[in-house]
Amino acid sequence: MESIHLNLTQQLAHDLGKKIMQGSYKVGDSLPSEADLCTQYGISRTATREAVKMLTAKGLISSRPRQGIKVVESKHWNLFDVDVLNWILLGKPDLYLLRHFLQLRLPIESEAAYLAAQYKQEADITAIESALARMKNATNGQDDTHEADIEFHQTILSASNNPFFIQLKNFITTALKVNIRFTNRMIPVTLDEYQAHVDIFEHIKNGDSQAAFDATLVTQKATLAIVEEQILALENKAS
Amino acid sequence: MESIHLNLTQQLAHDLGKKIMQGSYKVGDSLPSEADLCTQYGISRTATREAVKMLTAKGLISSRPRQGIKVVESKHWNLFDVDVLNWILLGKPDLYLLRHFLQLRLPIESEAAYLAAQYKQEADITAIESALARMKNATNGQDDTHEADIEFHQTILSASNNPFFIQLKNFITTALKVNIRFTNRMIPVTLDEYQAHVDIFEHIKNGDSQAAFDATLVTQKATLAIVEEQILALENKAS
DNA sequence: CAACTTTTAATTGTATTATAAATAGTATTG
DNA sequence: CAATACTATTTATAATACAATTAAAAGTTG
Repeated sequence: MESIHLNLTQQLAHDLGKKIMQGSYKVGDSLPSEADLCTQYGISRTATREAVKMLTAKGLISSRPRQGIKVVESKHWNLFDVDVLNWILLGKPDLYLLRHFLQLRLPIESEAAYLAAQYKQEADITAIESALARMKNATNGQDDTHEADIEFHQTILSASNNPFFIQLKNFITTALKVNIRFTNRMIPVTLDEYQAHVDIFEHIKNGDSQAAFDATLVTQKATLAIVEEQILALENKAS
Repeated sequence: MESIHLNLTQQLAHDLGKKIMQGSYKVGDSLPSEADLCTQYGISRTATREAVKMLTAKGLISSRPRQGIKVVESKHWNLFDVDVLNWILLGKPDLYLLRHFLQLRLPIESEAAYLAAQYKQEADITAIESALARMKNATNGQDDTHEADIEFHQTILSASNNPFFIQLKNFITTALKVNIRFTNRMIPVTLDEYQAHVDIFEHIKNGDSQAAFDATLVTQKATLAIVEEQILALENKAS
């Protein structure tokens, strides 16, 4: 899917970004100096500095004379950046992160469904229907369940006709991947779960925005409740 | 407020980012080549390339050999990046953009209030109360209404105890500024509007998450409705 | 002519070296 | 001790050279 050629600058940015998200460099930590990064990675200062600038642009680090390169407070991280999200995925996402993802998915996806039903443009409806078809095929093993599910959620965001919701496709996709990693059970494998998705689609197609909103909300709340339970179980076991 | 020293790289990145958001360079357009940017701005290629990398990291442009530097499709723009949001503000935000902002503010701020009420940590409650106090002073002209209002919304996001909501403070702040720009009327200047904010605070303080959610939702829906009306009026006048 | 291949040239990618600027820490001074 | 000056470290900027990529032009072939 990826396997695109990355130049040296991007390779270094990717490697450092990943390490920051993995906690190899923690908030407040100093990264190696430019000179050290050059020797460690065997690349020029040009490439090194450009990588540093890219991570700075994504809000992960700061770089100042004499002070060096440091990981900044996480509140400055651009958590909705597609690269940062992918690096998060390469880290060790835990149940608490999954909860944070779900807490935001809940209102966003519900409102996106609401807007999708409000606009209900033909191209968008077709796209959602196509994703649904893939999901149905997946129940017979003829397609990839996870991929189809992700596409379904993405098409609804696209149908919101709002650039901010559309930009959040990266966020939702990563959230779904974290969810998948913790349990395959929250994904529509059964016909029941498939039907819940069909219902949302029907509401959107019918232009019933409130019903589309409610149907999405119910599904999301159920998913969140399961995770809350898992967290509780985990914390009880720990004490 | 700002007036911090910007180095050459940051100055160029800022200038180009601003121009892209202003539409001086449109999607698909080529920016001047590195060499041209160097001469135009009278800076070295080092600084120029670093600025290009920063804008690339924010998803605004792509830069490839022979092809040059081009503005990429807006769906790739990191609309939740604090710099991008500020550049949007320097552009010419219209009513449609304001609607897009409000459509996302609505579910996010409602859910943030819900979570704030759920966690209701003392420090967060105090912070919200402090913002409220500023708003009250503002009704007497003893403080800045807009600043106080922005602080109120920010403290609720902080109180969600969710890093994703917290990162959205930039987004909400920009949304509020766009709102302010279009009309001073949607901001709590009257005691009635101030009271609506107090109500939300009380619900959060009491841990009544559903009430906090509903109270926020009602306010947001009212604001959105006003903008929808303005858009309708505008479109009717145009036809 | 049409399809394919090669060449060319424009542009970014990387490396190297040198110097300037900022600043944390240290030393000095009154 | 407080204020100041010095020093050394690190990033910021510049300049130059060459490599790699690739769109477009030129050439080749059937």
